[in-house]
Order: sequence, then C-alpha cells, then structure tokens
Amino acid sequence: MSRAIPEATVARLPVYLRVLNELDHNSQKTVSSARLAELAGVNAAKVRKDLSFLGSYGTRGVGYDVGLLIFQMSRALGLTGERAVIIAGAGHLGQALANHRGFSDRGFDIVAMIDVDPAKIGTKLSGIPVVGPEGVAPLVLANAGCIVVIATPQNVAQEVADAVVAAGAKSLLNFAPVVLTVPDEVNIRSVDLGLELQVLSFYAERDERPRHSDGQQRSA
Amino acid sequence: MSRAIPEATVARLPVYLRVLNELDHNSQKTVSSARLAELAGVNAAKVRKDLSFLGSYGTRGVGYDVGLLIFQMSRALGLTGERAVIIAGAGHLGQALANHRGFSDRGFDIVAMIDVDPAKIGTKLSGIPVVGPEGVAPLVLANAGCIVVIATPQNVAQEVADAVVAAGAKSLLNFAPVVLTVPDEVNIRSVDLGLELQVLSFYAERDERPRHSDGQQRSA
DNA sequence: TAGATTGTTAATCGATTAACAATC
DNA sequence: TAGATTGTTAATCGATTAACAATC
Repeated sequence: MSRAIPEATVARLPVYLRVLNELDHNSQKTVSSARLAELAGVNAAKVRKDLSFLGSYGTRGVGYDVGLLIFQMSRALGLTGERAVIIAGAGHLGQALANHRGFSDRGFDIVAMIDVDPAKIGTKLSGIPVVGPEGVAPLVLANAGCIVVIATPQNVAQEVADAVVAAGAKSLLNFAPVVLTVPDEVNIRSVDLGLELQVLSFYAERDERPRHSDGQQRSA
Repeated sequence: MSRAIPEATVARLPVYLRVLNELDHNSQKTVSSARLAELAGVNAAKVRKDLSFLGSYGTRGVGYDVGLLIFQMSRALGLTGERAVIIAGAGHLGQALANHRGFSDRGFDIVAMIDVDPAKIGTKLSGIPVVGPEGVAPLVLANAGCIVVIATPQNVAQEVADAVVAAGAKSLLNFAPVVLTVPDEVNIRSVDLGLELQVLSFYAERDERPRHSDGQQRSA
C-alpha cells in the first residue's frame, strides 16, 4: 500500500516530468536532485522528498536515472495508457486545447470535441471530430475514466457539467470562469485564466515580486 | 505602510472578487464570511483572515458590504484603472484569451496581439489589432506597467520573452509549456494548461479525490 | 437587550528545508 | 578509498482554522 502523496507534491510531479522529458530528449541519462531542482525552480531537498513518495529510484553518489524516473512518474500520474479526453466547446479555447502540446504529447487521447454549432458538427477541427450535444452520453460511456474539459461559454458551463456527470463522467477540468457544482464523488478542477493575470496585476501595482513562487521560474 | 499580504491570500483574492461580482449582479448588498466562504469553497475563518489584510471593511453582526469589498479588493489588485495587456501570439490560444470574459471583464485592456503571420498583421481579430514583431518594442514602451501574455508556440516562447523584456516589460504571463528564463526583476507566472489534466489523471488512476483542494469547488 | 458576525489570537496542522547518516 | 549524492529525520516555517472577545 503506497502512502498518500501530498497534494502539493502531486501538483509538482507534472513539472518534474516536463523537465525530465526535456533531459531525455537531450540524451541525459542521469540527473541529480540539485540539477532537477534548478531546472524545475524548486529546492533540492524538496525534489528528493517529492521523489521519495514514488519510491527509491535514485542511486546515492550518482543521481536518478532519467528514463526510470519518467516511467515511474508517468505510472504514478496514470499516463501509461492513453487516457481519453473529451473537450466540450469547439471555440477558440477548445481548439487551442486540442492543439496544445501539453495535452496531446502527454498520453492524453482527445477523442472528440462537442459543440452546438451545426456548421462544426460532423467536421474535424485540428484533426478532432466535432459531435453535437446528443453525442455526449455515448462518448462518456464509451470512454470509461475519461476526463471532460469544459471550454464552453460560462453561461452554459453548469448545464454541460450536469450533462456529462449524468452520463457518468468522474473527472472534469473547467476553464469557464464560474463556480461549478458537482456531486461529491466527481473530481473537478478549475483553471481560471484571468486569475494569474490579476495576481500579476497585484504585484505590478505594488512594484513587488512574490518572495518565492513555486513553479514560477526565474533566471538561473 | 500596509503589511505584506501572503501569496496564498493574494491568489484567493481573485476568487473572492469573482464571487462578489456575482453577488453584486444579483443585487446582494451584504455578505457574511460564512456565505462568501461557501461560495468560494473555502473556510470562513480563512475568508475573514484574508479580508483582514485589506483592512477592516466588515460590520460585526451584519457582514461585509459587497460594493465596498469589490472596490477595496479591486484597488488592492490594481484593477482600478485599465491595465494594458499585450498578447503575443494570435493563434487559437491568443484569440481565446482575447475573447475571454475573465480578461476583458476585469479591468484589463487588451491593446494588441502580436503575430508573425502576414495574413493576420494589420487586421483585427476579436476586435483586437494584430501587429507584427517589430511592433512589440513601441507597444511595451507606450504602455507602461503592461502585462505581456505569451501565447506563442513553445519553440519561440523564450525568444519572445527576451524581446519583450528587452523592451522593458516587467510582468509576463506564460502559457507555453516551457520553463522561461527572465531577469530577476521581471515577474513571470506560468500557466501549464496540461498540468491540471495530469493532476486529474493522477486521482482518476487511483480512484481518489484530494481531501480538500483550494479553490476547487464541490457540491454545496 | 439578544442575536449575529467580525477581527484577531493562539493552537494546530502541514509543508519546506537544513542537515547528515547511508551508501554508491 | 574519496567524493558525490540519495533518502530521511528533525527543525523550521508558514498557513489554516477553532475559538472567542469585541461590537454592531
């Protein structure tokens, strides 16, 4: 039985994974916690602590095997198989996400976009088929464990969430700037695209910089 | 001299502000910390603590004046005037951000998009003029305190960041899935659109839900 | 006044990180 | 062996929250 991994650690794993993939791409075989920390913009002790939750995959005096770490981390993140993703909303945001390297590159399989526009239904956008609202339920049923991304206008976001939850979806990623209500057993995460802009505005107004901002990288 | 506001609090202010604007829209004159907490998905004591950093704007036995709180919070966030935003990259993501209510609704003035595509330069997309790369420096100079949003392909993100920093930009919001290096006095925040997807994947894989996830809302 | 709710203190909790023994 | 680096402990730090006096 694996220990519970702290949420703060879970949120950093994708950052490490991105750095590790870059290292692998550059044919780096091993990496030390110090180097990984530098590249990810965090403290070396934190890196070792975080990685220790995955198991003991380092070698003292040597460092971590990049390939092994990528494998173990991908496994922990559930990225080994292709996980189905359904994007609700085929507007600019939906298409941006469909094209996004961070989506398609990382083991996610975007199976469809859903839209109400008759001009889009039945076509492919960015290589992804667009289906009408009636296609939601069959898609969710056919793709067990899928993640539904809500990239619709905010006024229909709740309605769409209700529909996909009714169809059995258990994981939602919401980009609409509204608070969505879902049953307790559904895991929903919200990304507020305007939030970071406001945080930046706060610091710009005061001519300040946060003392240290996790995952926010600065010059080496 | 105002106390330093903890970064965790700063990150929650936009969430409160969104809820307050909704309340205001529904003609709610006052709100208690308990109600605000419920709507924002956090603890009531945390709401009071967070709000106390802005000053004492509540009334014991009554609650907070919605309008006053919106005003004070907007001021703290530097959203009173229109803050100029320049979007680098007029692809789907850039256009999605240009259209995004969370950007334009909240006191941000998107002054231009920058792109290399000759077919787009000189036109308006979503009502925003598109200028070529040579327009960057004059734009940054003309809009002191502006925020530059990087919505370009990842392979040119660093180059673009270097250019806007050289032109004097002090606040960057990066959507490209790469680690950008900027001088120490520049405030950069990165949004990894794929990160939350991986976090969701982690919990889906384990059939778990995070015990409590800040700002992530659930059923009431 | 009685009831409600803030603002703040102080306790708790969890996350970060320095330090170092283990060990390659 | 000597040098390097992990894995983990324990101290530190900061954030959360229960509790309650202040007060509308």
